[in-house]
Amino acid sequence: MDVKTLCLGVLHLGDATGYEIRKMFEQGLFSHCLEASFGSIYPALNRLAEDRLVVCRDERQNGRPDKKVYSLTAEGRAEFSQAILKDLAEDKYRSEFLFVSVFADLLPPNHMTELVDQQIATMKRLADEITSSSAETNTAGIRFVQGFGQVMHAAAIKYLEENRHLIEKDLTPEIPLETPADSPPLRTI
Amino acid sequence: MDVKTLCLGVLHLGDATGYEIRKMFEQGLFSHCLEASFGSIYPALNRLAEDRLVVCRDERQNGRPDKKVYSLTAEGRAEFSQAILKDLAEDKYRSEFLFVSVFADLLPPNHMTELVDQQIATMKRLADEITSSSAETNTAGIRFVQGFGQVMHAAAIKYLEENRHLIEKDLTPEIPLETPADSPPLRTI
DNA sequence: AGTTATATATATCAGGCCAATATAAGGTAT
DNA sequence: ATACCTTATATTGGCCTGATATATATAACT
Repeated sequence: MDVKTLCLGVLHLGDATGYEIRKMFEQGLFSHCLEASFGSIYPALNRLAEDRLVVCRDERQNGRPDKKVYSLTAEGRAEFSQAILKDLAEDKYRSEFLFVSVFADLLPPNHMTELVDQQIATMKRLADEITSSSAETNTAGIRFVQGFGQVMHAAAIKYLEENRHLIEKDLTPEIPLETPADSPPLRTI
Repeated sequence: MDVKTLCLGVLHLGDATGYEIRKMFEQGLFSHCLEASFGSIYPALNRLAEDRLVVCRDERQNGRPDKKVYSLTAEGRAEFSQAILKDLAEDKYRSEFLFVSVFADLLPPNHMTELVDQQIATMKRLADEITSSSAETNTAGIRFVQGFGQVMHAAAIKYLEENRHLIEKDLTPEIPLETPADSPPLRTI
């Protein structure tokens, strides 16, 4: 699924400029499941306009450069309905944090603690952004996707908080109340 | 973090060919958090060999073409330890399934039901792959990352099963045993 | 009043990366 | 027999990201 299709989808929810489409991927409804940059959005909109799947109207603004507001045409609407029937790519999750976690023992003391703190903070911020992102149209599909994002972020935060000790080597430990005779055997996953 | 660094990381866990590195991203330890294709791995290994961060030895095999087995050098080891200290990119989750879910009302009847079934099946397969992927070295970092993957997949499956009704419009319903007087009010997320 | 930062808004480009494809050989199921 | 899968390496077209450039306005500091 290329950026052209993603743009058609966003425009299905209402007219928008390239800048506003970008914001939908950066902060808005799709921020936790999709990404697209200016370098792909602007060419995609030009192609879509050439193919008459969208139309563009210039809106003058006092002082600022003209806004180019794009709207879906009937053909664009039909094209999008067809596009979402095609086979979907498998989900991709890309996490440099997890990659580095594998090599936790190579990091200097307390560095992993900082990374985990950062990771939890980021997850909380993203969850908050989902909560506060309200589209003008609030459909069942939108609620479903927002709910998914929140559940997943909550699960990630919970796992990090409960299991961070596995990869942290704290050089300033609290004095242990009891010295365990043996470590419990490690569960092989 | 580019593919060169990812290759150094994989080689940190043991010698490997380009093909085996690719498998680590496709099925193995990193399959649920990273991706890299042949088109980036082979050039990356050539660059690393030029820069003396890895060395390559040819291994003859009866019949089949020679294997090129790569090993980390001391310089490569040092380079990797430095690389994982740099700022990490934010996690990215890309899901065409979630994107399409927003537009569930545009799909023909029962299509979303198929998509959800597929999605759950895929999640279960990926969770199983994590369970069965055992590296020769089983460190705390590896267990942490595997555990994360399993928790996240389990959370996704649970959410899909409990909330799929929100986006499904079933045109061939079972005869209800009881007719509920009212649907419970939708929880606004 | 001046400076800095942020937001709106469009556009381009180098370089990185994926998906597809080519090549080659052997095993395995039909 | 033959079609297909697996092991392996390699290349290429084209898409996409990340960075950068341009222009303007507003808000917040100094």
